[in-house]
Amino acid sequence: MPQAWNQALVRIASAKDPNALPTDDRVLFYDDRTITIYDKFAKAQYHFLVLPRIPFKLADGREKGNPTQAPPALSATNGKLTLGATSSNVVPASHLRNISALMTSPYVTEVLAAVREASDRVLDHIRDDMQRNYGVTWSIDRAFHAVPSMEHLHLHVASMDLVSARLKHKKHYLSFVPTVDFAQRLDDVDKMVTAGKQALPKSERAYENLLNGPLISHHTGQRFKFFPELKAHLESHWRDTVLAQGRPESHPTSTRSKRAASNGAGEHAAHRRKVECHQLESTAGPNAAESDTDEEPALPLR
DNA sequence: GTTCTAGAAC
DNA sequence: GTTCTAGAAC
Repeated sequence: MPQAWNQALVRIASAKDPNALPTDDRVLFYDDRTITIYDKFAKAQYHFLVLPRIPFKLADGREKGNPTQAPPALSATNGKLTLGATSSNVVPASHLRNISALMTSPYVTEVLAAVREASDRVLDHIRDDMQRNYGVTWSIDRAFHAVPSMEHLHLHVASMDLVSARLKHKKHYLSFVPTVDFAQRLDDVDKMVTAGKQALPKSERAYENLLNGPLISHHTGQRFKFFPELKAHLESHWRDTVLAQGRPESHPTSTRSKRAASNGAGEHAAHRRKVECHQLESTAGPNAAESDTDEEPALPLR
């Protein structure tokens, strides 16, 4: 079975019972239409993947008579899409291969809404954990890779420290930073879909070429000649600018939560940290304004 | 996608 | 010496 590696997410998304998946797959949580897993090769301190499940069931009544979107006669845009759901109320798996396929699907809005809803929970989970373990929260992005390697649609939900031993190559960094167009952020994809776009604006080739671009810090705009230098910068930035805002005793390498649970002494510190965190986000560098837009109100979905 | 390896380039 | 690039993986 050659090339089994790129089918791993198809296997996970197809699980009838997510609890029965191998423990190696690390499910965070799931609902009727999505499964969220830990990224096996996390490129940041927090890195999850939200997958639409196979089969992806449409809401009751969606397949007939719902006037918000015309039912598909046949969606033959690329020859790979199967016939529309005329006899079953599920989204064909071919529509869920990647973000480009999904954008041509008549079910794009419904799938994106389910993925967004699950990813909202992931954001809550991450922020809770950040607060508990570090006493501070920092930027998290939600994005699809424009040209993914793994088959089956997966939304990356990752903290933008990008500090991880698994971040080993330049292209890893460039595929996640909000300042490079390779990462197609959920809010932007929603806007494109709302505007009626059925494809990403650039060619596959153009997106791949972005991964050969210069190494520029999304924190400071500083340019680096070698990847190891950028990696050192990411690590020191996270330690000095983010973790320094949290409680010192809550660093995960030290015994944590002992003092935090003891009394209310942390309340002042918590207030201070929140203020400083906002300052941090607004002064984090020239690209800060673009690096944390997950908080804007969701587009009307349905 | 990852690991491993070899040789080029710096 | 370190980093980058490219190819193989049964």
